[in-house]
Amino acid sequence: MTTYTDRQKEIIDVSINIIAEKGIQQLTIKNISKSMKISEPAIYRHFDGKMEILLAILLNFKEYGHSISTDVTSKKLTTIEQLESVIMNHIRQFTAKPALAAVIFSEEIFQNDKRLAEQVRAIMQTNQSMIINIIERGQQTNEIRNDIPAKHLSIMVMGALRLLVTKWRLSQYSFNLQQEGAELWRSLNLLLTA
Amino acid sequence: MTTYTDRQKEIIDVSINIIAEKGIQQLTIKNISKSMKISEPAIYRHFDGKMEILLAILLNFKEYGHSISTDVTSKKLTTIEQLESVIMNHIRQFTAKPALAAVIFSEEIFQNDKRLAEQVRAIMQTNQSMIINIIERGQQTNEIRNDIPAKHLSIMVMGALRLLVTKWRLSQYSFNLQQEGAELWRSLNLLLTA
Amino acid sequence: MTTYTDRQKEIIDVSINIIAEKGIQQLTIKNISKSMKISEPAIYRHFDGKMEILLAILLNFKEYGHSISTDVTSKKLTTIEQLESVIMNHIRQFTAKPALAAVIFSEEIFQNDKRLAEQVRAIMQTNQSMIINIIERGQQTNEIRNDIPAKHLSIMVMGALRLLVTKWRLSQYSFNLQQEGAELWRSLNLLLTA
Amino acid sequence: MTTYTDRQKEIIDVSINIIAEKGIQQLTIKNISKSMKISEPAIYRHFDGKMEILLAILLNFKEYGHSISTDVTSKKLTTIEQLESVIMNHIRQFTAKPALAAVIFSEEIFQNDKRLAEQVRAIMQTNQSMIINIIERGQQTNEIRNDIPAKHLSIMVMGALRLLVTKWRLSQYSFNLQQEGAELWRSLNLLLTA
DNA sequence: AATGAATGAGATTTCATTCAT
DNA sequence: TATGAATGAAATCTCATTCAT
Repeated sequence: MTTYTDRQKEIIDVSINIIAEKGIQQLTIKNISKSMKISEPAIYRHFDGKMEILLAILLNFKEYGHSISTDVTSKKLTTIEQLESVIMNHIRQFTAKPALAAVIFSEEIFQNDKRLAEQVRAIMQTNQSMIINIIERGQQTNEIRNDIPAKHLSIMVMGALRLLVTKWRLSQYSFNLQQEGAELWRSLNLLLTA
Repeated sequence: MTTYTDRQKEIIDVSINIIAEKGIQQLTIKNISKSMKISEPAIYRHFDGKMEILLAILLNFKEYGHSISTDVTSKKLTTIEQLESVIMNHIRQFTAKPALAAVIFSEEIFQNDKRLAEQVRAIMQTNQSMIINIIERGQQTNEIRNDIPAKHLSIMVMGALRLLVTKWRLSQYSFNLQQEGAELWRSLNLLLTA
Repeated sequence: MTTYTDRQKEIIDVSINIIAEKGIQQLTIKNISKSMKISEPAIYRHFDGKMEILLAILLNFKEYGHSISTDVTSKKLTTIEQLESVIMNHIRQFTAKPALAAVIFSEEIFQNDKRLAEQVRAIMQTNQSMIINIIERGQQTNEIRNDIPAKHLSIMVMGALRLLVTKWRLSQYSFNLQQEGAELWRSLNLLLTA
Repeated sequence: MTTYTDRQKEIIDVSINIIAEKGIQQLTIKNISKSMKISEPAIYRHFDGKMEILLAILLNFKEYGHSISTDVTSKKLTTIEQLESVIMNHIRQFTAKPALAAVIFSEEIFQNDKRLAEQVRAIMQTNQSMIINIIERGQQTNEIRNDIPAKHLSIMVMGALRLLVTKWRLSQYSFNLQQEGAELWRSLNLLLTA
């Protein structure tokens, strides 16, 4: 479990915001330092280089996903409730910090570099495993329909969530994600339990 | 309907390939010209600048999406068959030209610039309208279940497709997209008609 | 006496206009050809290169100055009338074709190149000689005051004219040059004959 | 009152020299940096871009003109002595730093850009106002002849000075400006007081 | 921990010019 | 006489990074 200094956390945060607002191409050391009102060389006190910052952003997401996962499965909930919790947790996070949405579902951003791409793949894998796991348990207890493989159901659930968030972002956050998310979940619920 | 010269088409094609293989950041005039074995200034004979190339890539997608759409709706098919056709057409295209997949679902790439972002939004809107339209007609004829809004069903269908393709790409095309796509469609079919 | 084809004259004319409107830095082969609605290589049919065009512009001025000179001295006029004629002729020309004013008094434009700079110097020398010559004859006939060297009087007359035209141009031709020129000449006349 | 760092002053100085020696077209970032024996990007530490350098050159002239003006009018001098002082001051400056002459009277150089052109116009306006002001006071005290408008006298004085300096420069500084300037002033003096 | 100054590499773009047709 | 395509050279500017302080 990597821990970061306050300054490092600040850099990660500022970087996510820059990516969200202006795109990856504008994530430059100059822009980071300008946002933080410090000089450019100062950044190198805290990270060895730009790549390390990007890696830190990804590790940040990894641990955040992990925390949601353990949080959910520790409680005594039905599998449907667990799914709902995971999805609505995510949506709450995005609403609170839209910048997150711009980065977390934009794997393309990190395809530049082997190490980053591998991290991205790992994170996605982890998230999907968690969802599949919940769904499979639901299918065992007949809470969730059995006629469709858990893998496909997870693709639909995650895919729908991702697309909703992407549309929200591309629309420049012009609709109420929390509300639309809740409605989408209701529909997903219907599908899963039919 | 914009038409392009052969050289322009070549530039668009090469650019899509570069984005797919090395990411947007490597889409430089130098890399394009290197791929085409011409000099950098030569590119400017054919496009006014990099922005115009990116716009051309997007317009390319727009017309390609449009052609699939008109193609499908002109034939006498059930709405389910129409959906299947749209989805499997897309998947066939991606299989034939994986570079396409890397760009077409990566809206983030174009968020850099106002004009590009607007194009992306428009394309997405068009595609979604087409899907919703088919689903709504299916609901009217009771081919497709009525208890879930067409909008949500379209998000699930498109979202699932997008996510499958993204995973395929992140896995470096390590599975058979055509086959997995067909299986996913079978599951989607079950959901829609239940 | 160099003669130019119609196409060459057109190129010279268009070039003078470009310099006047957008400055020397915008006098590019591309801009010339765009103004003439022909292709860039077509220019090279008519001139060996950009330098030759600039030289032609200067030679144009040379002959134009020469023609004014011979025109004036051939007529039977007092020296004061000759000076007036020269000055008002110039001013009429500038009013008719403001672009001329932007180039003819802007020697700096041509300092780039040895050959051009030499031409500029020669033209200036010729013009000054003509004025000095008229003034000296006026001093011999006591039409023009004798207490000041002809050289200095010529500098004042030409200097004042140049400055007036420069101000007219910098003001974006916002005053009536013809009228202000006539008034200035009246004052010059007073000074010369006092 | 803008103040510049030493490095900025150095850049301004070097730039004026380049313009004087090789013309505006050779005022490139590369040439500036070469003259200063630093790298090209280093220039951008000190100025945001080439335009800012050109603006700084102009502001430099503005304040320099202002300083001459206040310097002169503060002393107890007749108006003729004031004019002499202004003119000879300018000439001394040019003799000491010929590069200045190449830029200060070459408004054409800056016509490229709106902002620069406006600065040039303002500077010229200021200088002329100062001269007219002195002359008008001279006319009120009958030191300077009253039969010619101050505006015209100022055009003659400034025009003559400008033309002399221009000739000096075009002749590659081949005559003694200080001496010829003093002689020209004597003639101007005669004209003004006649 | 932070900064001012600097740099090598490289990006986009413009320019004058050439060549095959 | 004209053009479409191309190019070497060079201009402006950005970027990640280093170093002395």
